[in-house]
Amino acid sequence: MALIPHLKLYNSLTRSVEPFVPADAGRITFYSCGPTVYDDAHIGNFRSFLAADVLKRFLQSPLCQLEGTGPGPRTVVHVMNITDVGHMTEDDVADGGGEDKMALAGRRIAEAKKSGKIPANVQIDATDPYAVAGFYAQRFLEDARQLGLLVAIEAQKDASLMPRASAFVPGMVVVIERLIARGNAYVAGSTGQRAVYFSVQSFAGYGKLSGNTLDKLREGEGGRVNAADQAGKRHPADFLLWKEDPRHIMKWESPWGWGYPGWHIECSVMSVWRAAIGRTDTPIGESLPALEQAWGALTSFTKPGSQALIDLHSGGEDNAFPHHECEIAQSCCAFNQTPAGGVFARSWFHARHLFVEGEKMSKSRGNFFTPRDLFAQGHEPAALRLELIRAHYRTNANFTMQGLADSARMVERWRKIASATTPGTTAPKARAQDVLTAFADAMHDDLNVAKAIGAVNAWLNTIATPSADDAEAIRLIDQVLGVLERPRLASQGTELAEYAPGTEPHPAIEGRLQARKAARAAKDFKASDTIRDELAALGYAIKDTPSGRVEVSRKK
RNA sequence: GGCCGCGUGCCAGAGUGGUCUAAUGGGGCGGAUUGCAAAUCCGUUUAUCGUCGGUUCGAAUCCGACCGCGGCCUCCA
Repeated sequence: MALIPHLKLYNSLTRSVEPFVPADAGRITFYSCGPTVYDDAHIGNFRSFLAADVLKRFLQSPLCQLEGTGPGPRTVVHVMNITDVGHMTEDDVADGGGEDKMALAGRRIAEAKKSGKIPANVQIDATDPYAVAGFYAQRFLEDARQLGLLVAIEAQKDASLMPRASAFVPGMVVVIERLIARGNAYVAGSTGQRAVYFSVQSFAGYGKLSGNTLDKLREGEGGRVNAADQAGKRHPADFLLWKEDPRHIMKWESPWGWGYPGWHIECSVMSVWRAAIGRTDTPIGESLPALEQAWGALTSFTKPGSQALIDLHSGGEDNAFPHHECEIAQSCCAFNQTPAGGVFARSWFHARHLFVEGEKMSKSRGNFFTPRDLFAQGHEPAALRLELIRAHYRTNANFTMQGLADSARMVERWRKIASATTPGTTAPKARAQDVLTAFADAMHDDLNVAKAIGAVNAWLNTIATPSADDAEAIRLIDQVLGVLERPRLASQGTELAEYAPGTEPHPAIEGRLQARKAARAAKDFKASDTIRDELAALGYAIKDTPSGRVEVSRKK
């Protein structure tokens, strides 16, 4: 195996795998485009969040080496936004208007309560967009923590790591004003229906990330661009920074009247505020006044030349255009001394989309899973995490129930090693060192998690009795993979049986188990097997244990 | 129409010029164990790498054409 001495990552900006070299290896700045909280995040969303999480973990691991610097320690300032501003919903009015997504989500919540999908005791005002966003944001954080998303766990202590767009609108206004002052944005329309647009022609680098340079963008193709909305623009690709709309469900005050921000600007503001400028002493909480200092910093912060503002920026592959392209334009024009040639982030990290059972995931196909659905069925968070990270982040991985089961078994196997306490000897120490090297080599190679896992399993096959050294090695590995540290779902026990997650004690089951116990005691195996078949028909699998109690789980 | 990516066994998924006669996990098969199962453990099995052509001493790996799938160009992880 070729020795790869430092981390190389695929950079979407340059379309090549290159050494990852942060501006300051002691403090790496990383921004991830987070969820829009108008619905529960699905496993596809989590796959890309988790890919970013593995990257963050590896950067912080002692196993990771970066070109030109020592082994660490390194801190990764990882920021992930929560988009709780509704924005538009209709395709044909992509720059504004349409039904607010939060309003739509509110209606959906009302329907879900009616149909019993959401417990009726959940107190939530479906007509209040902030309440709706808060509801889904909370659920997102729960799922994220279950899956070991470090940024969500860290945000419990420092909420500024997961800023919410709705709290940053004044900051966005500051940045939009800056863009207007620097000649990169302009106000169109008359009072009452003003709009502020970013002028794509004012930024020479537009199109560098996606390849969609201005000469290649098609104008108004397919009748999707609303002529009225286009009228005020200087160039068809100019995008919205602010839309005046005093009647919109979510609105804020601005120099351009009451309205709402465009959907690209929040990421420029929050990433620079938290990662590039650094934290303020006031973690963001509920109170807006505490943030005023930060708005001040946004007014004056300037990066020399065309230097990158942050080290890393991640998102799903669909984010590359237009979202990230627009972020680059806005951020460089607002904060770089010389915007032309600016790239915003040194390296752009995009995860490809997840497929489900070989098909594109979509609600209409009914193959749309959320982590909480799967947890409710008894699937362990550790298994789901492993299943979502085990394929290379730049392939269209295929999520299958079979794969999830595979992952669950792998987790169990690894757990045995991790819990070993037998004292180590020279041999295990060398053996453990070998796997750490192989694991690190694979991870250095553009986060080849599949290969890294292969190395771990091959190593496992050589272990007859795991030692404490082996346990230590797998713990170090798991700091990167984040699988074994996941808490297990709770099972419920009765006198007769242990009910696995996803099942619960029920008189009908208990009765059958009691009858089966009696039959077995009488050595009437025919009767006991019949009962097992009955339970199987009901969807339960049972397993006898040495203690005499029966493990009940969902039939696979 | 433009730009971009992918196509490896029954499944998932590594491998991007030479022990690849293709890693690893699952499945299958055989055995241990079990009243029987399940789980676990041990052993074993399965691919010539979408198709065709080219480059090379040598290709899954590079080049070309074709077929198939997908992404972006429009909200979307």
